[in-house]
Amino acid sequence: MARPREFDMNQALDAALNTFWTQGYEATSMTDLMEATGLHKGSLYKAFEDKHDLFMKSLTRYLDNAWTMSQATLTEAQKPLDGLRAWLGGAAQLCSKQPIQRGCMAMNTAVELGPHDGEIANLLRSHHARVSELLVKTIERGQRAGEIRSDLSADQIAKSCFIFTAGLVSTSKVLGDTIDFEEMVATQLQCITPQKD
Amino acid sequence: MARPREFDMNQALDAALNTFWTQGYEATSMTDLMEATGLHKGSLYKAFEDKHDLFMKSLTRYLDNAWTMSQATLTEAQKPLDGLRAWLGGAAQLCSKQPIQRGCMAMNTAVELGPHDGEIANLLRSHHARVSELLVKTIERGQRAGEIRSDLSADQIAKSCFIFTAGLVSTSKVLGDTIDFEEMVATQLQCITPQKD
DNA sequence: ACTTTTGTGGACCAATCGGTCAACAATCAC
DNA sequence: GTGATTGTTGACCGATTGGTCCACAAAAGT
Repeated sequence: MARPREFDMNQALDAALNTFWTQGYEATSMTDLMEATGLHKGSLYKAFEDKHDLFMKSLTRYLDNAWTMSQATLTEAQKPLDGLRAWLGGAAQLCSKQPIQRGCMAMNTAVELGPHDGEIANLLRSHHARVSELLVKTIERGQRAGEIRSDLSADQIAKSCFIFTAGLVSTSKVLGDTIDFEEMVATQLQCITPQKD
Repeated sequence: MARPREFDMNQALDAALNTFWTQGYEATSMTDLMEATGLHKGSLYKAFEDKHDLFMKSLTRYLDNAWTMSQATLTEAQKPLDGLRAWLGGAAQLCSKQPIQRGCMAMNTAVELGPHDGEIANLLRSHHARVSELLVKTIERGQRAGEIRSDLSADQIAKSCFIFTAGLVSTSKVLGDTIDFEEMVATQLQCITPQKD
């Protein structure tokens, strides 16, 4: 080993991540990434293969973080339905609490690169798989506790919730000011719980 | 007036539209558009201001077509719920019936350009407004007929359905093979109709 | 037939794209 | 200290980007 790198790898990765998140892959140039990270071109290309590799590692970091938070909110709640409510609320916060409407990096990437980039599609698919598993388990617990309706399979409800959040973060990029996302979460919850009347 | 243009305007617009639809705005180059339309650079720039203008006109064409079809399916059905089912089914077809997963051009554009392009965001917002109006009216009729649950407002259910389709077409770009979209439509319908048990 | 007007074809442009490379700097093992 | 190794810097590269321009073609008005 010789000269150690002067910058913090994760810090640079976060800077790149945020740029990709707000601008997308194609719209982000290496110059943008140099400015964001504060690094020069050579350093970037020493640390990462190319732009695509840098994006993959940024996305992986994003997904791992999202996964950790999802697991925490879905697992740590007392009641399953509370966990689910918190999880949906997290998606809603992604839509309204940001200064600029950047949505969710995973969905942004799915829409922009999904059909044309196999590697990235695989990354997103396996993320979806692990989150789905978490959702299904939570919903099954909720069904056993009678908090969640049982005339639909846990799998169906999990997909419904996932698609709901996907729709939320996507529409927020244009309808951010128009839609009350917290209210929409309440609506979704009402749809998957047993009806009163 | 003098020499008439040799190509059909709408035909060229459709070619451009399809290219933008499958590749997105940034990823589509003028060279791509030349190949798709079969026109040379000069002709394109005589007929349209620039790439952005060509995109705007393509998107407008797409939205107008989508609007016409939405109006037809939601209005022409005997029962409101049938119309809604057909409308949701249309979104599902957009996800599975295509050779390549290109989703919905409106949502693709919302995600890619929404936060950074005011003109296009306005186009999408007014489209959403007119479709929403249609949805709300249909759902109100469905509620009066007892086909659709009434413990949620028609506005909430309309938003729920819109967000659902947004989620469908977005997730389809990565999960096209994994998810049964027709089944998801059935699930969504079950969520917005009165529960049996 | 001739002028006017507009469409077509393709050469051409500066700017930017992602990416390379070599000189230099700094730290390790010894 | 010295040599080996690796990070940093910025000049540089060919290719491609969106866009312009002009010679030429073709139809309309007279």
